[in-house]
Amino acid sequence: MRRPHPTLTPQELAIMKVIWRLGSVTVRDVYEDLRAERTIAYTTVMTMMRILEDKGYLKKTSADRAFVYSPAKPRQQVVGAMVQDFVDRVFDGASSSLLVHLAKDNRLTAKQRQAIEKLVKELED
Amino acid sequence: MRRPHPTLTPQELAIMKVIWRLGSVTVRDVYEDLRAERTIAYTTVMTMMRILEDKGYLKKTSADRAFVYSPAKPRQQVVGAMVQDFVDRVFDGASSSLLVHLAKDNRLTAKQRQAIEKLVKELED
DNA sequence: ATCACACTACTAATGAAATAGTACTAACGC
DNA sequence: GCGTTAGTACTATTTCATTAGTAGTGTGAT
Repeated sequence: MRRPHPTLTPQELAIMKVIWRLGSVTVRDVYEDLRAERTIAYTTVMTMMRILEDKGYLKKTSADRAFVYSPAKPRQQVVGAMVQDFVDRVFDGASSSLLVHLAKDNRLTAKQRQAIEKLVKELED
Repeated sequence: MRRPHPTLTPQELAIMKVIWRLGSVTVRDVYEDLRAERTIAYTTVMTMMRILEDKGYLKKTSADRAFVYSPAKPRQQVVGAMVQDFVDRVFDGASSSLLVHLAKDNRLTAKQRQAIEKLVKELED
């Protein structure tokens, strides 16, 4: 019935972001990093990392005491798939529609927003 | 523990897209529209629309026989929030990082991709 | 008036995502 | 050698998203 998430779920992404930043990590490394932001159990992180391994996002090698995990796919590829999924789902594949919204982001300067708007017009040609 | 979805879930979005397209609708209108694509129960659509009303995305007026639902928030605003959530979650708020990925979308022409890349450089200044 | 039909309200079931506990194992320090 | 600590495997639980069923109500047609 309900389809499993086609890319990374929010929590899976949070964990992958830590790992992409740190490179090769143990469960403990990720656990410590996440705990700086919020409370989470060690075993929760472990479970998530096992799932990520099952899904092919992580590979592990048995080193010394604990397993060492590292990304199995480059960040660009995974995030690119997430962008694609988002554009398809929300904008039916029309990237330019997404740009229109980015142009409204008020964390950008007026100048930057104008540059994006200019680009949108160009893409429509 | 688990946080509810901050914006629209995939199925909620699918329904809102129909309603934004059709304007004011009954449950049946949406049901018929969705059924053209896939099998779904009438009551399923009704439940989703009730949830969307609870969440403040739809308002209903009692007309004739069935309720008539219409969008409570403009499409631009809702989709804009989804974009913001996505950019925050995936790119820590950096819109330009998103642009880099859009520039790789091979549904665009080489010319369009170059234009986006040019914009990315401008944004970084 | 009553039957059929459409709609609603309420409730239920299922599945996935997220969180975490418990029992077991291995290594390290002393 | 043995206890303490860190790690793992397995399992359980909870919540949210999604899907749908059932009973009840009201209206229109005949």
